[in-house]
Amino acid sequence: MKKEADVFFEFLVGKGLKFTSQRKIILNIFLNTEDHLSVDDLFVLSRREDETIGYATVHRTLKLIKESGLAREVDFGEKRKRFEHLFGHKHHDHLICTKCGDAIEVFDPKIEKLQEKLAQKYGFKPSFHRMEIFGLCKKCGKREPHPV
Amino acid sequence: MKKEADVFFEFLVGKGLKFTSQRKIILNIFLNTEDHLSVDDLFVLSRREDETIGYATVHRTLKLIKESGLAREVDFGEKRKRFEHLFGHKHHDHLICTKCGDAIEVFDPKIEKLQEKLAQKYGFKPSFHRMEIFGLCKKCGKREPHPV
DNA sequence: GTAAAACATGATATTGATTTTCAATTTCAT
DNA sequence: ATGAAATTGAAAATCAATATCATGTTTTAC
Repeated sequence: MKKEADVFFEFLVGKGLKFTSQRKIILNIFLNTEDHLSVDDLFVLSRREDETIGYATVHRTLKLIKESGLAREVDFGEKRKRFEHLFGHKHHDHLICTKCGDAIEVFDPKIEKLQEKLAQKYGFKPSFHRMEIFGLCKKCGKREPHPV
Repeated sequence: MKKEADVFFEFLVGKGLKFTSQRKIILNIFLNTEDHLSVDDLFVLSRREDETIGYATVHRTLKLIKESGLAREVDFGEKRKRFEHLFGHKHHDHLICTKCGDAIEVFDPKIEKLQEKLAQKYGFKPSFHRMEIFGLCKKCGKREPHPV
């Protein structure tokens, strides 16, 4: 069992909640998937492992995982929310391909610095931020060199 | 009538659509409000001017305005979408106060440059981006100097 | 060990925003 | 004025997110 599971366990204990078999399955699948999953995605994956898991449980568990600090919500401009787990990932932003939907994780310390400065300039106390660049990824950019 | 209305008119004509009285009212109110409006906000405002305008019409018109390039969708982490008009506004990003909901428009050319570079580094062709910094605005930061 | 209390679960219902449908109306080129 | 095409507002449908609820599990108190 990963140390992430311990973090989640401690979080649950702290709230008087239980680390049930369903929550274990859902957490593990979520942590082992290097992808940006919607509740529905995770529900489908979880069902493969346990035929009886319900959608509501996945939804609730993902919410708890997020509260525990192990995940954050991301928005790629779709209707549905997605989640990404944060273990083994430093803070990062995204390049999102509008063609294939692929999301590349990126980080630029200079940008981060400037964001801090920018906030300061307005007397603003930043707690978190979000930056997404939309466009065509390398592959899709090659495939579509001549926009119609 | 503003030149923005001309842009919208041309857009409509290009699609074989009509610049009706409802669309005029909705467009004008939208352009004259320096705020980030939801469909519902705009619906309420429009009703003040014309008691008979329907929600669906506001929704559809806002969609058209967006398609015409006069507006873009913004997401301040709420449930509902908001829209901001782009005329008289250069490209900008936002500082969003998580306490009072206020959104400050900001722009930093250095960040923009670095975003371009960052994309390049990954062979990514950016078409647009989004950057939001969440935290406490000047006022709210002062009011709450000691987090509990 | 047993009963009560607390928590969890899965199915279903509800919510709230968004989007579509549809019959009636308006627009506009002729 | 006429007819084809577009528009409208009300209502219904959609869809993800969330809440409810009856039933199961644990845990705890005795």
